[in-house]
Amino acid sequence: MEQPAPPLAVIAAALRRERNLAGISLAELARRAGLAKSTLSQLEAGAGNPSIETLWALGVALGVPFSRLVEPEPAKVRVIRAGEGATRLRADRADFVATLLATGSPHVRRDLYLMELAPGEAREAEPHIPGSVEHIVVGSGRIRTGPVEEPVEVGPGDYVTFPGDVPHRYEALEPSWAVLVMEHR
Amino acid sequence: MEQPAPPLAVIAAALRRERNLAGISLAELARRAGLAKSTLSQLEAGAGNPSIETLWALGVALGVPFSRLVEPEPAKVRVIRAGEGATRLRADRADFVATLLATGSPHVRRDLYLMELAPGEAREAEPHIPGSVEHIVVGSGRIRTGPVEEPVEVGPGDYVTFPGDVPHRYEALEPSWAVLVMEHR
DNA sequence: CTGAATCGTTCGTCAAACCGAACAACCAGA
DNA sequence: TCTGGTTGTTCGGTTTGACGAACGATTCAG
Repeated sequence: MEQPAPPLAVIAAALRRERNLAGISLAELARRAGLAKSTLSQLEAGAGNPSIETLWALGVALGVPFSRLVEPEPAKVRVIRAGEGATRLRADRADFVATLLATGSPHVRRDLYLMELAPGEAREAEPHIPGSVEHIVVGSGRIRTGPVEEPVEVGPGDYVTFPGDVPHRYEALEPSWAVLVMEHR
Repeated sequence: MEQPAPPLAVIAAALRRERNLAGISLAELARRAGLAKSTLSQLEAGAGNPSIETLWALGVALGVPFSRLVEPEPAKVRVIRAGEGATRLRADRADFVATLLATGSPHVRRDLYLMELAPGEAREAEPHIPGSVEHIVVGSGRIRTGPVEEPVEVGPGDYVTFPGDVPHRYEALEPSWAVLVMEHR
């Protein structure tokens, strides 16, 4: 579940796509990126294994983030009504319910949760994989959350972010729900 | 505001960082990635301009998404109280306020907004850069949003996602606020 | 029908990325 | 103190990516 795509063809396709979308010619792009036309031609043909600097120059010239050139395609439209969660992630404790709303494209791990908490004992969360970051926006209620050694109390509309790779907690002081963006790196 | 970082040094640092974090030796990583130790050594030394296939193999061997090897560092802790927005993005129309909560690291395009809307005329939004996706979770109130040709009405706790690269709109039916995750790819 | 612009392709040359081996430094155990 | 096993480094040789020029194909101006 990591990088399933063989990069050569993907890059070739991405280059053509982005260039056509920018509405410039191969020669023009090569000029802007400071490359030889031949190089770019072969790249778009799928032949070739460009160096980082080369591909980087193309990204800059195209005005797109680098990773855009090594990733495939996007998504569509979807609605999930309150309480309709598809994948409900229920903790061992019944006063905590998180609903998975959206997952990022394979290589961009960004999971969006709708989290419902009932007041009661604090829920301790195991550290996630190193580099994780959590973002929380409270919808309603009051929540004490954050790293165990540095909890914060937040209310409706408040936003808090903290590392997810250390022990942290969620404690509802009253019936609450919040939006949780989990950044997995 | 695109790719400010010269990739060579960044990649070198990223490689060391991820390898140490994985707790494996240079030789071992080289073996798993099917590379020569010398190649990897020079890469981590900052000398060298790896080919895509080379860097890709390293990403796979390390078990990290590719883009992770061409990006810098993460964040820490932060709280923004309701109404305290640092960067407030006020539209030409006064009934729409969006507060930027968090930006991803430079190349991880994931912007988190807190959006406040007053009822009134619908706000038409220009299409963003191709591939954008918007995720919205309503905090309170009622909002009609989505692509102009396919709007949806959502309430507290509801979630909706739609492409951001087509004309779309936000219309508050009553005083509302929502969490908006803007995916830029 | 030319001449001069583009467009994108193919070819030969050179620099450099990658390889393999040999290297010093370190550690564990006999 | 010798081994045998690591660690990561530096050194020639070969493969190959990037360059520049020359190419046929278009399109437009004259």
